[in-house]
Amino acid sequence: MYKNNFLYKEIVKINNYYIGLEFRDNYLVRCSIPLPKEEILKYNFGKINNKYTDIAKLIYKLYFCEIDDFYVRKHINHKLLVSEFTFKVLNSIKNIKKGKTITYGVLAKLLNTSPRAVGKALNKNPLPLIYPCHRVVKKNDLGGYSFGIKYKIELLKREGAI
DNA sequence: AGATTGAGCGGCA
DNA sequence: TGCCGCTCAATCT
Repeated sequence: MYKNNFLYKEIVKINNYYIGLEFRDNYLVRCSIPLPKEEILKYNFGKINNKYTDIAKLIYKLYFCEIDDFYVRKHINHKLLVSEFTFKVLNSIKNIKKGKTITYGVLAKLLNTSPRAVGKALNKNPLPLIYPCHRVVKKNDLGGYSFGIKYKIELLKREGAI
């Protein structure tokens, strides 16, 4: 059976921030947080094209805490192309509300796994912000963030969690 | 198929 | 504080 696997990648520029988008068959399957130009180039999102500005704008607003992730998950046609385990982890963090956090350890217990396995899954979250992995923190610290810890700190501050 | 590696954690000095 | 051992999915070799 032939599988029509359209791949489309682009970078959208909004107010000096650059947002990477990757689509497969019209589903958003990977994105970046809004980043400066030097940083977005590291993540292999292709070239600046500004085709899906509407979707990028939602991610932009999400980053600046103007809308919430529940709304965005409902309005962006997306798909999590990840392993079964990673899916389980990402699916469970949908319930963490803005302004709240959970630790890797507590989440691991809920899912009957280990904290490091949870961190590993979150590290490869293909849809950051939309699946709010920044709300999962280390017990006595903040833990890591794949785009850099400074972004996690910014986000949690803006959300009022720290 | 076995070894190593983490966005971690609890215990013990 | 600092180190050590445990953990387990993912990623090497």
